[in-house]
Amino acid sequence: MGRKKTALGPREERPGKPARAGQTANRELTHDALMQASVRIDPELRRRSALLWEERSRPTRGPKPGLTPDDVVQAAMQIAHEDGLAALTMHAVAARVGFTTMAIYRYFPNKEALHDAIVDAGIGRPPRWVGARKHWRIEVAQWAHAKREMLCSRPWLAELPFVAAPHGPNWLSWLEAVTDSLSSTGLSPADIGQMISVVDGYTRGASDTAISLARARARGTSEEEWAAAVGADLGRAIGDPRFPNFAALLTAPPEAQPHTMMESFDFGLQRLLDGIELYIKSTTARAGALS
Amino acid sequence: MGRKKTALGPREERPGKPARAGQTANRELTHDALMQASVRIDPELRRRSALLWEERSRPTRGPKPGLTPDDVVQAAMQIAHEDGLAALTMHAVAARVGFTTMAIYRYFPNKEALHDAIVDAGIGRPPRWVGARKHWRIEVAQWAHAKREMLCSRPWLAELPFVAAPHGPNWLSWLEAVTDSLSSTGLSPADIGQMISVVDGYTRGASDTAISLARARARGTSEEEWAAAVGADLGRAIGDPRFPNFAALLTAPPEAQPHTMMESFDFGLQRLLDGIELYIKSTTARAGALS
DNA sequence: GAGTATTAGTGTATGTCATACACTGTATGA
DNA sequence: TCATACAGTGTATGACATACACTAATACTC
Repeated sequence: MGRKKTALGPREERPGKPARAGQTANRELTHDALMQASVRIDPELRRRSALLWEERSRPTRGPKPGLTPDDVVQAAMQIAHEDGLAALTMHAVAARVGFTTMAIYRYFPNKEALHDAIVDAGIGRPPRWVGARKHWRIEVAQWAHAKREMLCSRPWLAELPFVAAPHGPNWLSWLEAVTDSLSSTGLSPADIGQMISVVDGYTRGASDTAISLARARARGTSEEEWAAAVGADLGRAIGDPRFPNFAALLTAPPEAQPHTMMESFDFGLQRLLDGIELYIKSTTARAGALS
Repeated sequence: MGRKKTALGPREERPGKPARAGQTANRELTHDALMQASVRIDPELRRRSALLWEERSRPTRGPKPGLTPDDVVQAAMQIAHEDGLAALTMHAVAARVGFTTMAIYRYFPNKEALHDAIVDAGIGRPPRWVGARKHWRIEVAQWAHAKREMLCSRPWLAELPFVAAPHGPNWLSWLEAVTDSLSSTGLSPADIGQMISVVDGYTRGASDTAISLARARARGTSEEEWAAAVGADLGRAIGDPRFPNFAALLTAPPEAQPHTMMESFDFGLQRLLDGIELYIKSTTARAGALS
């Protein structure tokens, strides 16, 4: 069947602006083309990215630094983890590493740069495949679960605009891992790129509720209390004439035992993988017929 | 086939804590049970929720207020829209409505409450169905596109932790709309609940890149510049031995014309809907066989 | 119709931040 | 030996959120 033409949303994408930017990377990206293109990048963004990617050259002159940038990052992450993102002040970081506030600015030019650094550090590396490689579907599912757990275990990550931040090596390492798994599907590179963003998109979005719970838990709120708060808001639908269908959903007698959030996540993931599998079959079948 | 047992991520959900909170709402939620449960909700959260839901009683004594809460919300949204969330200070809001900073506190007890309010106001209502109702799949796709466009047109929304905020009437109105569309599938209420969170999760997560672009555009960055910055980061994979597969993906010759971001979103959405459709068919087929 | 409680908006003060700038002391290459 | 460039410090500033006390307006009560 290939790609379906399908109904669009009520409002169309702004005309005149071909919003294909997300695919630029898939277009004709050689390193040279990149370097040429990057001439026009905002120097501020270049600098932020460089801080994540480029090895800092230790100057020969002057006193030796008492810290490494990573020391600062670790301290910052611990604060975010233990006391929440709001507690992450330059002073708190400095206090934790035993220096004055301004010393931190020797390692990061401003707080935003520190944020960038803890985002990439917080993302970390995806788990390595152990033992023999498995079917792409198993591997992709494992990847999605691992990413979700990463996000839940570092709920402060999602509070930062981490999608908009410069993408560091750890971010890329996650992309590398799924790409590797999806390479065995036989899909075209363009299709693999699509599948990556589909699975990644689902993973990020479908983790939000769990992240919200994790955040509440980190603040000391019990799971019951969190659920009660969320349930109380949703429950306002009950008896409200504006939300008849949703109210009916809430008041329907429970049929089976409820699922854990992880099970719910996996349920949706399996639907998505079913759909992807279907696409792969139809695509490769057509490719086979043509050859 | 029903729900598949599937491989889990490398780390298990924390044991001893049955993380089924997300389903609480599906369990046995009557209004009474809710009220009873909500006794234990953090009063702060209760208050935030009440501000979104409960009509404010106009006191009889004292001077008449020069504004409505909605005036303040509109002003705040305009600032966020025009100058970004960082420019949204209590002083800026006050200046826009022509009062002093502290006057705003007569309408919202603190900035967080104002955030809650602009989140729900920014979410707005889903588009109403026009004309005859369509197949659930068409309607759900339209809903997802509409939600994505809503998020992209208000990119500051995603900068706020809007999933964790109290859910106001507009939030519920979106849930009501999908619930309505999914009701025609014949799925059980529990399954409909699952499907809602699946589609919603995908929609939110898969919109992130487009939201990031929209945010950049709102800051005056051109689309080309934004794409160049993102591309430059991703392009760092090229030639880096840590990212062989992803680099290969980037450097593969482009086969077809690139897609718009909206097309990419829709492509993934269709895969997801394929998977959901498959599930519906298998479920209803089994139900038919049993009856 | 006078008095009083209650509330809207103001002015000022405070504490928290990020961060600029000038300064001190140190290690190294010339 | 010394000049240079850098690490960390101390102080100052300006942006914010917000507490508190004050003024003025409004409507219920007697």
